[in-house]
Amino acid sequence: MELSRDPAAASRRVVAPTLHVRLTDADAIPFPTRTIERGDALYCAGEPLRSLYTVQSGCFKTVATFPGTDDANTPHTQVTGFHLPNETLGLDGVCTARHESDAVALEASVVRIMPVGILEPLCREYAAMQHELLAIMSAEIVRASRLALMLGTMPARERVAAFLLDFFERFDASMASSGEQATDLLLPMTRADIGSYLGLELETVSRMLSKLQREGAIGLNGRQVRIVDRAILAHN
Amino acid sequence: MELSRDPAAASRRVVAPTLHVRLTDADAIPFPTRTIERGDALYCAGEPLRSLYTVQSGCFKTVATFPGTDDANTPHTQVTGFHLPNETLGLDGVCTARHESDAVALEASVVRIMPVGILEPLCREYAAMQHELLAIMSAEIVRASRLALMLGTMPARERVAAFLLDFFERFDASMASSGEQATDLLLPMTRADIGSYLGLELETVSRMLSKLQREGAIGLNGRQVRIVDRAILAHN
DNA sequence: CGGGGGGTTGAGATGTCTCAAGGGGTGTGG
DNA sequence: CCACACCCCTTGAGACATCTCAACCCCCCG
Repeated sequence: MELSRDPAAASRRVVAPTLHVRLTDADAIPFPTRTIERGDALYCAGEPLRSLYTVQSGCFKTVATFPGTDDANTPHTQVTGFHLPNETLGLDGVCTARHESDAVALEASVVRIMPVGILEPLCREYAAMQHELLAIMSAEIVRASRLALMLGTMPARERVAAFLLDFFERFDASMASSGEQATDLLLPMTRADIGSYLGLELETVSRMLSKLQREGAIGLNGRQVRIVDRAILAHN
Repeated sequence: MELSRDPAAASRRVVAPTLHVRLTDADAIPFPTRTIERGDALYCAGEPLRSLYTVQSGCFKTVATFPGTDDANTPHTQVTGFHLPNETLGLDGVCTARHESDAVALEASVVRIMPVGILEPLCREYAAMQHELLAIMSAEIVRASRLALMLGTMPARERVAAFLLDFFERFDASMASSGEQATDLLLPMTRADIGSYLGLELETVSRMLSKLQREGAIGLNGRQVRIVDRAILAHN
């Protein structure tokens, strides 16, 4: 999710290289698409991995569930990511051939379906595509590591601020329109989703958003958020 | 790093498929090795990515540093992983062609060097190798996500317990000797390393270890740790 | 009109951090 | 061979951030 980095456009590409856009050799492949309604799951944990998905429009959250350390323990659950257009879903399932998390649409969304059975041979044929796929997976590792870093080191206010900066930056990146910077947009997820993602309670998220508003960093109206002062947001 | 799962051997493979062992087609490739002294870095963040490394013996920690959300902020630093024999290092650098973290040897160690310039063509030739590489990268994504999950949802005691279980399990896995279960071993890292990894202060790690000892879950003598009662450790 | 989901805010409980002191080890230089 | 310094670890006590519990609001939908 690529928090805590400046919005330089160049670095953007690191986090969300998309699988088909730069597949110069194989771009014409007619991968099918699928529409997912808000609240529905694109896939669920445990299902066999059939395809990877690139978000075309809309937004998803991925939710991981792990059993407690042992048997009858409280299972832990957490939102592990939000996924905007041009980002790829399903990468965590490659190792076990089963999905490791649920992917749930936060709004009506469209994905491009890339069956793994087709993808691997393709990557063997086209070096650019192979490199692209490896880069995407590597970026996902970095993304997850940064999430861990944030959860391990940042206080609540910083987490929320970093989340907002990251989300806006990624939204900008998902709009092909070069270099635009959105200042005002509607978050597709609840406070509880944000909290789960950031390792905070929803009340804490709400408080921190209110605080950021009081500080003049953002404008707030329910899920409508406007970035007023990036410096204040980023600073500290 | 694959915390919070039972020690079933089958699931083990998910986390540390090794790059060469199962490369049935290309196993004979004479990748060179390199020895790293304790405290020395195998690579540092920002260096161009030349190779991936498989740990042959010893142990490494990877340390990520990120600038604060903004300019002159406190940079955040965290241990993002510990790496035992048969595990692969450097995967996070594939996306940028630069290493994203430092890899530091916790004891004198030997790695197998796999240059990326050789690896990619090889993977295009051998489907098994390609699949293997993808699986390793995917497993790394899962590993990082689980770390994030742990940091986001578990209290200190559980984190430390999960860390110990995971470390012992991985140690067992790194010993080819089938199905052995180590009960007593020497941690190669400091309390501060563990704390950084778990998102805790070193004092908290120390306290939780003492507490686990009082509870009869482990035996403790400095870095020497013995698992006395896995049930207590795992149980909440 | 009633119910439910989402959001905000307050006040007390609590887990972890911070600060501080002290106890081994180990390596080095006198 | 001793003395000292340094690193690592342990433990305590108070500070503080976040969680927990609770009340209330708004809005949408049936």
